[in-house]
This record gives sequence, structure tokens and C-alpha cells, in this order.
Amino acid sequence: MKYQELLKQHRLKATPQRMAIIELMYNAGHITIEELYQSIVKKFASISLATLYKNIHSMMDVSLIREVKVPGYKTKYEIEKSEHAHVMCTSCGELKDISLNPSSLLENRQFDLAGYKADDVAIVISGICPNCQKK
Amino acid sequence: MKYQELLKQHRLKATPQRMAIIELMYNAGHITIEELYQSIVKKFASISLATLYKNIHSMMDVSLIREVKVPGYKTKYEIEKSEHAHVMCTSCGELKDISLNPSSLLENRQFDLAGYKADDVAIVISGICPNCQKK
DNA sequence: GTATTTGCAAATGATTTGCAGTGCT
DNA sequence: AGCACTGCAAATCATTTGCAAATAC
Repeated sequence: MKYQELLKQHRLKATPQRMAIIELMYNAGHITIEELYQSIVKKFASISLATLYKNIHSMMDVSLIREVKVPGYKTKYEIEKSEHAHVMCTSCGELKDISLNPSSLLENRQFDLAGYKADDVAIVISGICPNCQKK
Repeated sequence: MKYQELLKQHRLKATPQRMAIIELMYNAGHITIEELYQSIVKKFASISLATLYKNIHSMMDVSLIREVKVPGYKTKYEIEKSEHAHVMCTSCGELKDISLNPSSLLENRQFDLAGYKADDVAIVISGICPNCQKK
């Protein structure tokens, strides 16, 4: 079970709750706390929201997962993977990865960063997804 | 008083509370609800948080102000102005505009937007500001 | 004068905390 | 065994709502 390894690599204990969180997040791609809880209680009747929140934070602390704040919607979470940007559909709420590499933007152009030393770039493009365009 | 005009242009009634909100937001550049409230009560002892929230939403509905969601911090608000990106200091929390034009990025390069029709691009660069680098 | 806005208090929603019991390694 | 994790209940913090009185136009 690879999720177990993933947790150990980040020096977190591999509890069943955590493995379930990672599995669901991995399958969903992006998920809110709310959605995560709704899904996880089906397999794990006794899990509490407090546990979810605590684990989300532990995993963020070790950069195993990442929060994605999107305009007008609830924060979603994703497994950390290679850098990418996001497109969000303002009609149906779908959030999707796109392959734009945020930090390559910084390298290729000389933006005036006002003296800041950049660590991370978050890009969220809002628009209408192909499906909603049809309606 | 130009704030009055600004409100009328957006078909909102120019109440003193709203003018105070805009003035403070304008001076601060970026401000959280919290900070806005702390400042505004000094001049407007009787204002309520409910009024703040209601007005923030009215003004967002007519695109007079805009919310800026930043990783790890509270949402901030700013007066809508020409497109720009943001740098945020992860040490002191300062948020600053930079002149990078988000939608020009879309034009200059052909990103694969997975069929999305883009309306808006939000870019937040996290890093360390010049001041905090010294410490 | 009328429709909108304000401010209050209460409701709702989201997140955090303390603590006793449990479980991973 | 020992420390970290879980789940509960309660606390805290954030946001929204209903409504009567006040106000912009």
C-alpha cells in the first residue's frame, strides 16, 4: 500500500484515517473538507471533523498536501505534486490542473518583484469549462 | 468627494458607512474584514460587522472591490483597479501589488486551458519581503 | 414616499482546543 | 512502553439572517 509509504516518508504515522484521507484526495484530485468528510464517514463511521482538520494541518506542515484557495469558493486540498496551475469553472465549480509551470514564469521573464525573494507561485484561472459552455 | 461618485457609478447608494469602507480600503491597499472593522469603529462607533459583510458583498457584486485569497492567510479585499498580480510575504503577511498583467500571460503563450474559456487570472506569489530578508 | 440600508441580536457555519482513551511503531 | 493520534464535547471564531428603525434619493 503506497499511501503508507508516503506518510512514512514524511515522518507521519500511517493511521487508517490518514490513509483514507490521502486515498480520497488522490482519487478526487481536489476536495474540500466538507466533501472529504462526507466521503470518509461512509467507510469510517466514527471519524470526527476534528481529526480531519488536525490531519490536514499535519500533512500541510510536511508539504504532503497543499491548499488551493479559489475566488468565491471553498478552499480545496490536493496531494502535492509537480508544480502546476489551476483552472476553475465559475459555473459548476470544477477545479482542474493545467500544466503551466508557475515558477518557470518567474525565470523566463524579469518581473519586478519589489525585492521579494519568491518561494512559490499560485495561479488560479477562472472561467467556464467546456461542459458548461454548451449550456 | 470622489468616493460618492464611485458608488453612484456602480448604482449603490452613497451611505457614510460605504464611503468609510472605500476610503479605508483605498488607503490600506489591501485589508481584511477584521482590520477594516478595527479601523472603522474608530470613526464610526456604531457600525456593525453585519453591515461590513453586507457592503463587502454588494460592492463585490458590482465589481467595485475584489477579494484576494492568499495561501495561509485571511482573505483580503482591495478596490478594483487595472489587472495586476500580488506578492505576499510569508513572514510578515504584507501583500503588495506587482505590475505583471495576468491576462497578458494568457495571450502571449498558448497554455492548454483544457477547453476552458478564461475570464480572470489570479496570481499570488509567496515569498519574503525585503524587510524580512534582513532579519 | 419608497425602497434600501443600518444595526442589533440570534442563528448558522467553520475551525480549534482540551482531554481521556486508543493505537502505531 | 511511550509518544502521537483519535474522537468527543465544548470553545472559539467567522459569516449570515430576520427584522424594526433610520436614511438616501
